[in-house]
Amino acid sequence: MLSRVRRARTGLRRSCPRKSPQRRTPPEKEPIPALQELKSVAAGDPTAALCRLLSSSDPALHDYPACSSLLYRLARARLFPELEALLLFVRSRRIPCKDSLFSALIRHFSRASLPDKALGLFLSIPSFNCPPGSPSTQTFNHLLDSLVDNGRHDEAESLFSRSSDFGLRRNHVSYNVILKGRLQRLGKDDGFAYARQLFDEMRKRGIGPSVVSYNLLIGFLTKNNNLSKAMDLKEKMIREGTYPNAVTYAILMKGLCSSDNYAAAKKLMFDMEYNGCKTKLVNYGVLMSDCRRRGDMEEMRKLFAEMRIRRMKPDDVIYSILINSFCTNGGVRDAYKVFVEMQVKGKFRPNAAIYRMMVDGFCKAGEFEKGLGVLNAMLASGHYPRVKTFECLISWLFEGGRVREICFLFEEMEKMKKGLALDVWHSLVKTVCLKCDDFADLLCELTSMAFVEDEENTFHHLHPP
DNA sequence: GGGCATCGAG
Repeated sequence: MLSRVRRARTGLRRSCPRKSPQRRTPPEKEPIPALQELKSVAAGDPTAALCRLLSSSDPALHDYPACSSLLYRLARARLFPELEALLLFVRSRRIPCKDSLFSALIRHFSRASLPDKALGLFLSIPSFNCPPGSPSTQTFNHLLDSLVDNGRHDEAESLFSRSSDFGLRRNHVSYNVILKGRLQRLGKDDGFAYARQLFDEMRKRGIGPSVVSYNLLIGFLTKNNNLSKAMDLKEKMIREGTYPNAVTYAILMKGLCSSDNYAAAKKLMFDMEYNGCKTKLVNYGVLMSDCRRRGDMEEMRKLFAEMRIRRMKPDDVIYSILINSFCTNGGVRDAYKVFVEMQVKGKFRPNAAIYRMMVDGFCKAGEFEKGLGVLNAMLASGHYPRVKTFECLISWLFEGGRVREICFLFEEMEKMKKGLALDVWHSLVKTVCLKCDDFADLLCELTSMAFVEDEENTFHHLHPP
């Protein structure tokens, strides 16, 4: 009986043997050399690829696959003037575009804190050669979200109320974005009242609050120290016909952890399974983050082992929590093991934050040689450390008289348009003065390059040796 | 023959 209830709640069906559908192999497509070449150029130098595309007369480059792939590439590289130039080209040539391209570009503008560009692009969609029905509600929602995330609440609400002007019907996601924006600005009581009012409106329109709507409100309550009300709401949402999911439980578990009740959070993770909701990585992530906060590495290891037993494959966030925990709790070598496992076993490429944790972890532990090794990998993958990290490693290399590596790091700092702080230079000079004549030669070598002081009181290295 | 696929969470 219980298993039937659980299946009904989770929407799972009893597994039954099914014939696997006959898979047809897609027909072989002729490779398009011009497109392949453009993509390989774009991988190294997106601007050069743009020049090639604009100056070419090859019709293969003046088509959606070539233009969209380059638009995505330019967006990722945050080369927005170049991206806009290509958009003008696409529009003037009436190249057919998909609506999803605009969604993605709006998102890129938003992440780069360019909400005006996002809005401008959305409004210009009808002037492109798009399929009927563009822009879609999904693209509209991306725009609403980009405005809310950039603090442009009034514009988001104004657009939301004028959705019909664009021939669009708002859906539950549109409502949730607006709810998220309002809850960011309202206090305890007003936020709750507003949400109830919005939920009623959603029901009247036949949309109904979704699990995300409830999660937003539950999260709002836990952040406002109203954990018991949040727990009550979880029960109420079930009565109102919406079942909590792993995120709902994660939000509540985080609330319990924040009020120093780790044991209750862990118990809730077991209870959710009993209630028919499958535990996900996010639930383990909440517990592991709390272990990191409390420095409880033993429990952290237990949780990680338990995940393994349950055959849950860690994702990049879980790896990041582990690496961070080991680095901040004096286990940099364990952190490095996880860092390697993440790449070899997990097939994840470390992001800038993970590289920074690792390099800084090694520097903090005095293992500069290893820190330098990770730094090299970091720079090779196009990520940069903090200036303080450069300073720390340069000071250490200075002690060892490793001029070539110091110069390499200076060149990398130059790319970031950064320089050493004045106090770091002072300490380097002091080191030289305390050492023998060889070090004085080293100082001459390094300072033979021209430096200029800027308003931030840092020296910019003007001429790389 | 194009990609990142809306909103909540670690």
